[in-house]
Amino acid sequence: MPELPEVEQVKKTLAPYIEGKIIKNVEVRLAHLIQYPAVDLFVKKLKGRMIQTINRRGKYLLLQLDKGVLIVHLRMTGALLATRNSAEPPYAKIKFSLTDNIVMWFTDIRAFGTLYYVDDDFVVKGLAALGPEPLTKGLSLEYLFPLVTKSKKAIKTFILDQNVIAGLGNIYADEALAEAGIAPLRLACDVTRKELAVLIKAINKVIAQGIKNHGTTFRDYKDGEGKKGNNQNFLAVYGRGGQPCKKCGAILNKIKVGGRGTVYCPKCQK
DNA sequence: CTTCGTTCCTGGAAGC
DNA sequence: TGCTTCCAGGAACGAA
Repeated sequence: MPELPEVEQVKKTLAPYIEGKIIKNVEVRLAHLIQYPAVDLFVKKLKGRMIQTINRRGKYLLLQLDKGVLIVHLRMTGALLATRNSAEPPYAKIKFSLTDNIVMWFTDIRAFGTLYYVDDDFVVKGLAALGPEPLTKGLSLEYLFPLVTKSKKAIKTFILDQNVIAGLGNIYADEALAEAGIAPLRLACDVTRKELAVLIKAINKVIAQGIKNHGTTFRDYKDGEGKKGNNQNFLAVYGRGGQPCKKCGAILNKIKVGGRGTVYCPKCQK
């Protein structure tokens, strides 16, 4: 599942293929992926636009055009990749034909992905409401502690809220809590200021490591060139339920938190 | 207001 | 072996 580090890697790998290119044609094969505007307008308005830059905010990809912006969310199994030949990748749902014989494909197995083209006052609510990014000054103890004290959610559910912190998903949330030694079911309001400081450091650490390792390919994630990440080889808890903790050897527990599969060490995480 | 459950979707694994 | 059921989960949405 693409989270912040995966989307960042897509951005980096895609940029050299698409920046400066003009969108010659758009072929939408699954209409419901297009959230705004109507599909025919989406296609019509994108034709002839130049892609100036590609950026990331939370888990959103923002392709800044000479007019308007193409916004892409990969959700669970979406991928945006560029090819120089005509070979079509599996599960291709949208084909963007660019100048210089570049094709940018949006592929998606489960078709949860969402795309928008905005050149007016339309607001993508999820994007507009995003909290601060990990690895920035915005994610500070001064910002987060007042929110934590007011929340009765499980701490894991709390840090998964994109309005609180942008970019964490199920993998990095579990990894951050393991790194911080905090049990996922602890209520957010019961986390002390000192523990929260440790958690913020842990979030920054696991996100930075994910970026360094080009993302986590646990199942379907691939970058802008169709390549897998390496971070799955460095995970402490995610996907390791029933296996021994790498720190203490205790068997890692697997539970559900807010409907999400959650793995933690019952000994290291309190 | 907050929090929780449901929904969307497909492929692979697990279960009988 | 072969069929059925379950599970993976980001985020919008409606209900409590």
